[in-house]
Amino acid sequence: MIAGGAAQGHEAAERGRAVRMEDVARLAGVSTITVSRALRRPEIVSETTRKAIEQAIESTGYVPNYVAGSLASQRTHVVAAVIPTIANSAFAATIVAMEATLQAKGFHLLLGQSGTTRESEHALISTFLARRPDGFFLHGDRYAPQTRRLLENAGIPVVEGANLRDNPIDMLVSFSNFDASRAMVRHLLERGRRRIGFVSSDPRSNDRARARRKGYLSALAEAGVVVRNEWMRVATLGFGQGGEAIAALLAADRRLDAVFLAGDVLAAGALFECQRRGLRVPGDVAIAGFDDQEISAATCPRLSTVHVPRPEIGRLAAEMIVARLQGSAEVPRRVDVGFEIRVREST
Amino acid sequence: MIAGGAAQGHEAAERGRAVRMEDVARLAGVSTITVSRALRRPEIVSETTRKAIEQAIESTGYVPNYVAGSLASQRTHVVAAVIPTIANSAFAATIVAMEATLQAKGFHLLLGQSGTTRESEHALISTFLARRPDGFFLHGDRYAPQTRRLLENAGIPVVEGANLRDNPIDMLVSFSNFDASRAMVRHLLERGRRRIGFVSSDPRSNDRARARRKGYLSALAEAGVVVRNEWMRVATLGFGQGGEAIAALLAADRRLDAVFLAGDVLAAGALFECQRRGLRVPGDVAIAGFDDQEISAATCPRLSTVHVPRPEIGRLAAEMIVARLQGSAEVPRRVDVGFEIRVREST
DNA sequence: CTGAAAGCGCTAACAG
DNA sequence: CTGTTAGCGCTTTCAG
Repeated sequence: MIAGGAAQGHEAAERGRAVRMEDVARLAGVSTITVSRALRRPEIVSETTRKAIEQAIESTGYVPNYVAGSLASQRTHVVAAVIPTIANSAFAATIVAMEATLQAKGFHLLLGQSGTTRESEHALISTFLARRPDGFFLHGDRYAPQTRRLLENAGIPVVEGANLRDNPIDMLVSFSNFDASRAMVRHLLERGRRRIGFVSSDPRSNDRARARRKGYLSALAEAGVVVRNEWMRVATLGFGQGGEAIAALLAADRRLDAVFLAGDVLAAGALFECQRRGLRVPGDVAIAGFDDQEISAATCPRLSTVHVPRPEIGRLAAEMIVARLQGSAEVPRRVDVGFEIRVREST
Repeated sequence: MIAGGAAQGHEAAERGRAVRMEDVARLAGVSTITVSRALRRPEIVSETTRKAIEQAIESTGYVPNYVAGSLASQRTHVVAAVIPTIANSAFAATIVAMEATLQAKGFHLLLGQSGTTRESEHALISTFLARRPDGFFLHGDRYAPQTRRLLENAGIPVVEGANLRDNPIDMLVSFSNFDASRAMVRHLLERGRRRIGFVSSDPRSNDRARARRKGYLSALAEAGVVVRNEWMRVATLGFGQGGEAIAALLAADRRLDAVFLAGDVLAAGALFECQRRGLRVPGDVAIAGFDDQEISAATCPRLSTVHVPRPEIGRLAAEMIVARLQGSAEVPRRVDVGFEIRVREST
């Protein structure tokens, strides 16, 4: 049911001044603290007074002021999340689930994009901290030392979701990018591919890309394949980048029999480029992606990819933060959500 | 430059108590209001005291408390945004730009997903309002009357971005879904297509879908084409839905020579399904999309679509809200960002 | 189950 | 350019 809220039935509203809890209290013939309790824990207030208060809220159109409430209680019921960009649907999938979980538990999401530099990230995180969120979620991988210290000293639960690495700030919910990448390359090798190209974002500026490249190199090394430098390319986000990358790779070595692009969007872009050039996939080249975004199961042929439970990362992060705030004793500090190789038609 | 923040150089921090502005003030030998000013408007404080204050902040690791500041100043510097879901990349594209613009102007974004019912939307908006955001952005189309009243009485700038319609709550930044849809169908007609199918989300529950279907019907009516009921299908989000929709359409009338899917993801899904069935696009059927998301320029063949400047909607919404908060006299109440038909290879 | 008093940590308003 | 005073609108704490 949707509650009313006349907003015109009370003197305060009529004078253009915001209705305060005190106005509601006076109208209901109780004190403000009783209104406060009726709002937050209705079960501890007698039925009669609760009814009177509800009635008063209705007729005044009162909207509580959480800013004041947060200051008094030292609790904001806000979780801040900082991700590189909302435009990347892998991050978005995590945020979708996190927001839904938080909302269901009575929390709100303050969302920010960290941008491309450590400075911008630091500035954002430090101003977010000034809002006194009850918890923090991060999808970054390496922070300026000052940023890390800020977070450590904030005294709130912090969850990181980018990679299963050592030495997290506080809690961690993720998967091993190294293992996942290696597993996909092993799959390619099992399929008889040997000359395998690799495309990812820049390993020098990105922990996950570094882990994935290491996984790629590790699998090839154990199979005795000597990797050539021109088999590896760096790409930023986007279909176009995937197309360009595979084109460059093929130009450098046209005997490549597979390309692993660490991102489904890149992989789909590579597939489309192959179609444009009349190359058969997987006949001429196999193509593999990463993340198992919706597109990889939709293209023709469907893309083999590494499935990662992005929504689960978001949901668990929210649950762990809330559990800690509620004083749960047994909140895990490190959760490996795992991954799965999804073999489809492109390999 | 990244500011330090030792957090261990001061008694307050050492006692585990949060450092307050008063601690900084005492250390710098000034009053709290001077610290407050140095933080918000450094130029009105003398160089000497500013230096002393910066020094004190540095050595104490002070993080300002915006919750207290917001309560005192009645300004939160927060803009709330409510969208149906972050998973839809059209909305995400708007939010990306809005967040970046807000951040650059010193505002933060409180983001929420409205879910599928009016009740959940109302509950979210009313709790968001309790956080006293300075402005509100909405990408919905029809609200419960109580929701609308809540927003109208909030006394803050509100921008809606879903559709260029009459009677907005406050401000509007969008485009005409009706015109855009009609323009695309006219394009299809010019290409000689007559038997044109249409796929969108449910017009009964969605203003935009309704406007788009009307545009479709209008263009066909003026061309003297008699639309058959089985030419229209409803689909929810996703590649799979687009594939299923075109399959159903073709099963109902295999003489369809074009299908307009009001969403690029649906259109791409339809294209992939055609490839799977060995249908030539546009030879056997033309396919058109909506939104001009990145994928439509990437597939093979590339998809003709309606270009909509999603980032501009977000950027303008943020700018209009901030301009109003700064008391600008000339903030437009209605901005038509327009659209463009992008003709590519699929039609 | 209800209330009184005392803040939460800042900034507005006015003064100097 | 800097300071004093008085709140902002709630919730905590302690009583009853």
